Amino acid sequence: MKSEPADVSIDDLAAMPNQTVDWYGVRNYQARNFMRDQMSVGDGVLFYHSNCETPGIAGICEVSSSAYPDRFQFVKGHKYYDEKSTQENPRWMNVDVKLVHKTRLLSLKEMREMPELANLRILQRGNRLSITPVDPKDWEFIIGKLK
DNA sequence: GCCAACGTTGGC
DNA sequence: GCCAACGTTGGC
Repeated sequence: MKSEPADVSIDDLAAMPNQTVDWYGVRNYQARNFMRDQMSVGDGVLFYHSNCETPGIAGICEVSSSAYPDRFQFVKGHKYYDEKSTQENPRWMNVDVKLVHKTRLLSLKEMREMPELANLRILQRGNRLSITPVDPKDWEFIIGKLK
């Protein structure tokens, strides 16, 4: 799951109550559907720093709630406000994400140099999705590289 | 700041 | 339903 560290970094997450953040601000249907339909409490998450000086994986987290309506879609004037969303029929959902532990930064550059990760979604050309699934094999490999 | 690669919008 | 125009993402 990608987060811009200027918005929420791994250290910001570590400082949050219960080291948990609601994954607000996703305004892409595919990414929303991953949270709504594919994620369960306890699922592992790789916390990825994007759009920053050194993009890469910065920590390990876990899903700590099922999906519920994103709180900002209802806040008029907010960056993430959506006038087409109603309380009765919310358009955007998010899960909660809890820090397991911070890791060393496994940079995007480093990952690109690992042939084992050739199929990782985030490394594919043109991938812009902020949330992508990780194959169990890739998960194990990456966890190993984070130690 | 550039720009490739998408995703969304809206006229038709 | 098509698709051109526009907006966004995010690495570089």
